Amino acid sequence: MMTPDRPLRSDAARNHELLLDAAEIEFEAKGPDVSVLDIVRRAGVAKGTFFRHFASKDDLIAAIVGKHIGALIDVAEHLEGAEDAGAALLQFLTVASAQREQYDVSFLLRAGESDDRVSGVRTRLYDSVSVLVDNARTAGAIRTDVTATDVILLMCAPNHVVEYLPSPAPDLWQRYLAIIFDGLRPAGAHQLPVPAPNDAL
Amino acid sequence: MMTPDRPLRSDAARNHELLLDAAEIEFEAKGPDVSVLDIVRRAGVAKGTFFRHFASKDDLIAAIVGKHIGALIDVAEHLEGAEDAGAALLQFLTVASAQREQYDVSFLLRAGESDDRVSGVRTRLYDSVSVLVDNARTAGAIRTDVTATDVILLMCAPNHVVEYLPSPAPDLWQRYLAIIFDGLRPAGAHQLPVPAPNDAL
DNA sequence: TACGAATGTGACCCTAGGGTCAACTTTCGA
DNA sequence: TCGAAAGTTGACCCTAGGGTCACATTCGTA
Repeated sequence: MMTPDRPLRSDAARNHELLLDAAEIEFEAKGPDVSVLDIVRRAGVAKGTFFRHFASKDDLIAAIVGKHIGALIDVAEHLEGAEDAGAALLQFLTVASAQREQYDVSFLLRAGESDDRVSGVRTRLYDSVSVLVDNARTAGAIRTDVTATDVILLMCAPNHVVEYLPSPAPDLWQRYLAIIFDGLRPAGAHQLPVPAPNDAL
Repeated sequence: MMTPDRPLRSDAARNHELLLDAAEIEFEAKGPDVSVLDIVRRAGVAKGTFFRHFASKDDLIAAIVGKHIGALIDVAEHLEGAEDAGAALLQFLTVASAQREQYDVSFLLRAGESDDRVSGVRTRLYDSVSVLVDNARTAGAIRTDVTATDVILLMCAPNHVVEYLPSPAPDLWQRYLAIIFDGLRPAGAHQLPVPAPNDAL
């Protein structure tokens, strides 16, 4: 990442983009455990170049995660004023799942404390989802006992469960999102046995 | 594992148990990525001993997973004749989550093809869950469009989402199981957008 | 164009972790 | 009791992968 005091040299700026793009593709294809070597090969640069641009592999991940979550926050903020609050929340969850980067959330929640960029973004996401959840609750679109933390945690389940299949249909996550979202609805909701976790996201 | 043609020598039998027990504890504590060294240290034996008892680390995992899934199958088969089919399915899912070994399922589904022990167990689990699901559907306890594969996939979500939290309450998974199970109920169910995957478990 | 600073390069280092093996020790039956 | 088969041991091998660094290259400017 690095916030350059002076602008990057032209070749450096290009390589930075190449690395980011390559990393995104590789992560998508092989999950968060791709090797730096794979990324570097795809980008067409040498390993040393990678570490000139990113302090570590985790630093790269933080950069990408920050970008994705940032995009997600934009979506959420856009939806804050929607007329149909229930549809807005579902829309948000759909976009989140469609991004397909379920490791985002895991990284967001794990590595958050140690990385300033990520922890700031995390707070913003939480705040924005809170608004969507509150709106949906007020509108009677979801049960009253569900919190933003619940939603953020459940957000990644559709993509995750699908990964258990050897070759899942690319839109299968929609099926499980639909089921889980039905579970969030007030109709026929049963008492939840355990209180929500602290919002200590 | 090895199916001993002749019975194990007494010390070998003891070490086998020690390894299995140690592995179970280590997996529980550190997830499926514990090193063989950690397991071996806890068991109090040398590394070489490990590999006399198990052909590979995956072999050990297969042994443990087989054991867990076997126990789960027993539970499922016990519940097949229950009067309240809906409660029986919920009960099954509760036991599955309480086992807390969500990697079981992932291993079961991934490594299944390459391991005879696991693939046999996998089929039995699928069959038994099918019965529970069919019973529950017939009883009107779950929506009609949900399959055994759906249930098996969703089975591990409660434990998984909870893992995103730095220190989740030990019973928090019950909250998410309740939400997801409500999503499986027929009351207020919305049309699912994508067909179920092939039952090619 | 020429020079210094910024950047790129890839050989190299280090560690972790799975797996092997020849020598040593224990078990157990005759 | 004793010897062979079964089991144990830990030093060793190998690979993958993250990260470093001295040197080569390129950019941008005077």
